[in-house]
Amino acid sequence: MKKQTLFHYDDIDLLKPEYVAPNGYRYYSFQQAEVFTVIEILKEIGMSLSDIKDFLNANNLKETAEMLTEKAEMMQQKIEALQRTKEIIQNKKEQIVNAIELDIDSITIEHLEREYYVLSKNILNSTDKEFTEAIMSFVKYTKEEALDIGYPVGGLIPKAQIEKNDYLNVSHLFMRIKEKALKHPFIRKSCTFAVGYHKGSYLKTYETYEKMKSFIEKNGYQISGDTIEEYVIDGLSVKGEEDYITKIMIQVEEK
Amino acid sequence: MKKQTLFHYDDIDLLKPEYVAPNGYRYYSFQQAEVFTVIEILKEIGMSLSDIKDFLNANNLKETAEMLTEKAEMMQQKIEALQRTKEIIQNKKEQIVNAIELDIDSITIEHLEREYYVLSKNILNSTDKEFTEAIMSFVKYTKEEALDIGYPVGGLIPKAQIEKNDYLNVSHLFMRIKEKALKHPFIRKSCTFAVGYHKGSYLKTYETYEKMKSFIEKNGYQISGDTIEEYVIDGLSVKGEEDYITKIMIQVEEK
DNA sequence: AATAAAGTATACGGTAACCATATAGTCAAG
DNA sequence: CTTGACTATATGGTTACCGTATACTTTATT
Repeated sequence: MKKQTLFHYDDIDLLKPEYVAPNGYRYYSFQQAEVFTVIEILKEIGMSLSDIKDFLNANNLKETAEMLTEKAEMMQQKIEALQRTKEIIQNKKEQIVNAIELDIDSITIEHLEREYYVLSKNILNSTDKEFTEAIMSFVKYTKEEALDIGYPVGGLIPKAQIEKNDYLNVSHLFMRIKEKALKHPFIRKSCTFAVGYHKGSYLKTYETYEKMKSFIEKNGYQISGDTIEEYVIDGLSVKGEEDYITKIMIQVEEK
Repeated sequence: MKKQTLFHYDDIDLLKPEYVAPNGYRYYSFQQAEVFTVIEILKEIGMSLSDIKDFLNANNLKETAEMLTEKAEMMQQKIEALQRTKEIIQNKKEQIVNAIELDIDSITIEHLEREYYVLSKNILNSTDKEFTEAIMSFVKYTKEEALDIGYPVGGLIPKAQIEKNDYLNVSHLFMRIKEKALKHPFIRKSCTFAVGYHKGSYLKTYETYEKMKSFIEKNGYQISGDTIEEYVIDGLSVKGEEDYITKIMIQVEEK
């Protein structure tokens, strides 16, 4: 502990020295060390000093015991929240690590296993206002249901839009989730995709789409379903838009 | 989130709106919601806003990934610390609950099971200065080794002192601990005690000792070992010294 | 078109829980 | 009697905002 901290607690009458000598020197007792420990604990769980003061001044044991029970429950919640947050951090890290090892210019045909998603409202052809509204309610929903565990987020683009070169017209935002997180998740069935990566602003994904389309054609495939865009690297991990990475997965089948 | 918070982040260049309209209105993007989430997470684990700024400005993915790993480890430690703290709180609560149901005036002969303790240095007949020094190193030691799990603390008084009516001359301070917490704990063997409770200042324990001694005599017992005083209720749980409760356990045997 | 209601902005002062620093008094050792 | 290591108070600073006042914009309602 810092001397200053004790001065401060003395000032605000939270913990006063058991004895102050005539020369002004402060003396604290053995029992006060325990009180100090408890103050630190209560601070740790976010109580203000003035609340702690009230707590220490509680005037009957029953009340004190009840408050402690309540605090223990709060702490349990905090532990669980921290645990979740840790997982988010670890998953975000995984995404970044994967991105490091990526060959940005590769385009491949891959068979991807089933995945689970939570989707936003349909925002196809929506106005700015509708779009904003949809994002806000989507973010709110994922927060409330604690669905965000750091898995990728992205957008769904309908087959028709891709065919019309309307690459920015997302129909749904999504967040990948754990299988059991939702009763009725959106399930992306296991199937075949052309997988490519776009580096740079979202506004220029058409460049990568053009390349991928001719790759698909050249290899005897055709587009057979919606496209999934995952925002692998965005403003969170890098500063400039020029370093953003979007993973593009176009559902295909053999001609 | 609060509007003010975003203003603040704008001020300190932590998170600026993606677009500011000519009328000064701020507009944020979908991706910025994610950045905001991460800021909240990093704040949660105690990073300052300026550190978070550095973190978000990290200029390569590897560095970012390493920092995230480090944060996840920090969080794990925090989780474990909170878990321990929760147990302390729960144990302290248990002590208080037990105290509520106590018959303060009862004196009984009880067979107590084996318990484990950590002891301070010997402070028998010590000066104030030695006493203070001993307490400080004891508290420091229990903190460092994380021995404090909210179990009772107290003092040991040698048989000889009790017989000489020298009730305040404690030979060791102790803290009760879990069996496996220490390699070589002080073990109080299972044996018979006269158990009583003293309410009020420590300075007046002699009153209760006198009562207990005559009780022991009257019931055909004699003092056979050291005495254990546990500070069941002290400044932590009640305001005034007059409500302090000390549990006194005098080791006895049948005459 | 005028007005009201609801939103936005800046600006400035305040808050909690200290920390840093300056200045000065106290005390034990040599 | 001095020195070094302590103690004290006082004052200003810090972080991450919050509250409130005042004013401008936009939207809704009359």
